[in-house]
Amino acid sequence: MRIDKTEDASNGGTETAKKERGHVHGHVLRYMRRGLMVGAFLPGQVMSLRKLAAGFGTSPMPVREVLSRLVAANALEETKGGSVRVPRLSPEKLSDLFAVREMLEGMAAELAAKRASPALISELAAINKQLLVAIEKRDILNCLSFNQKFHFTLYEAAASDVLMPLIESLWLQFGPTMYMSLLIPSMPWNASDHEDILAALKDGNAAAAKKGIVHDIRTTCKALLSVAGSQGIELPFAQGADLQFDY
Amino acid sequence: MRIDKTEDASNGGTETAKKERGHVHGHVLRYMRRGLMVGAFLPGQVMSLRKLAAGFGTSPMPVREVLSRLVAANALEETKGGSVRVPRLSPEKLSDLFAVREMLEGMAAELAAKRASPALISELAAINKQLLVAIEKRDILNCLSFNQKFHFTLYEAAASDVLMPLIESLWLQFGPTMYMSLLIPSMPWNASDHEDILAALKDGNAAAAKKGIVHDIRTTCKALLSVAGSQGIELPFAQGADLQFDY
DNA sequence: GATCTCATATTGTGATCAATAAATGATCTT
DNA sequence: AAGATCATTTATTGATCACAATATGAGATC
Repeated sequence: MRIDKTEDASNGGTETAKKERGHVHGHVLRYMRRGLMVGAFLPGQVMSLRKLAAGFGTSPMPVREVLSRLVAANALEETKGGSVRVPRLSPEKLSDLFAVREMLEGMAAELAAKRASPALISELAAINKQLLVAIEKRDILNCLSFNQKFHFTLYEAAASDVLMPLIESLWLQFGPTMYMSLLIPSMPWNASDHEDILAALKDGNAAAAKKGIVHDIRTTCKALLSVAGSQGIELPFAQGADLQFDY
Repeated sequence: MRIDKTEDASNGGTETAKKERGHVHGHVLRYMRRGLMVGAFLPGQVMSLRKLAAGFGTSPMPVREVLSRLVAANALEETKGGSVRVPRLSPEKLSDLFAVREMLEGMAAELAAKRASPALISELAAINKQLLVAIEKRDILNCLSFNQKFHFTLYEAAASDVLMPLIESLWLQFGPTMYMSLLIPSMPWNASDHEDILAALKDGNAAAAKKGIVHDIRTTCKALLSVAGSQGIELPFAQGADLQFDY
């Protein structure tokens, strides 16, 4: 039984699943984080340790560690049985979440604006262009992906390894709900705030950049809450659809 | 084979070592969290999985999960070898940490003030009284403990399960450094801000409560930085002293 | 036909094992 | 005598195992 493992290793290069010794859980972690932010998992969905491990082709052990970390980051919650699932956010919690987002990300944007290099600005502009294309094509997955990329590359420029983990924690929390809401046709989508932010960065106007981010967040929150209020955030199709994430 | 297990179960109550079925890691987690906040571990100290497990009398497995969560919360960092250790904070990071504290805990204090009940206020007053006693006696452990308790019972009243985990993450990060700095005789200690906060709560003045908290945090930060600036935050006695926490 | 109960299967938890990589100490060389 | 290299030891990692609890499903009874 161990022999075939060795053979796989000798096949080596082909066995891509085997690579990166000592960093299996790192791979799994990145995968899951991105999956949460970008909508591969749905609120209420329970994550089975063994099934996930089978999906990744590893033993349950690395997955256990990853899930443990995600629970610690409040990205997942554990049921009484010890299983973990994607939390289902109440409108109140979602509102709280976005209020804190405004503070933290507003602060990050302000700091970033003060350090923004021309290279950063053009990078952000490029990302925003891709985002606009995704919006045009109603490509929800890429909408979320590029939107996330826009915000995070901006915040990254703030160079605060205190703020970033906190912001990431928040994004992991509202990510799944975000994806769900975007599926609703009435959800408005525009990137006008992003344009304002880019303009503010070019002017070196930190306060305006902060204001742009706060407005962007507030707009998103209102849209999310209106959807939640109308038909309840308690989902369409919540439980079943285990969309496989293959991006 | 199942029989003897059943017998053990019938002996049951005597088998205290078998205690608290299914939540050994919960016990370990609480212990470690409190230990970090209250100074049982020192910056730079490496946490050995096996040694900790031996200390807790369990297998390395539950400890592994706990350390994993603490790393996820940025309370611990991992070395290239996969070991985890208590992070050593640079003055810059410590400054960032306290800047974020001001925002988050200021917000929490504001919310809490709006919901403060007489019972809460008297509870906080009682805690503060204990804190004053600890200060009088130069009892560093209880200083930290009651100070933490004061802040957290206040924030708890904000009833935000978004803010609380973030604030806890911050406290876990600066906890060890805090303890170290308190060992320095020149470190000033007073709870005058707490008195102001209590007065603000009695008046139902949320803005004043927020201001009190912010001032308290800022004062602490300045004191910490002055200590860090004078003799470097790179510690006295950093590595060795594995004080056993037995409170 | 609906509900309660029991048996089965699945899941998480804690422990142990094999293997890899790092750290430490000792020995050899310069 | 000091530094470097190599071997030994120890550390985490990923896998597997055994147990306990929970959830699921079928069957029987009301």
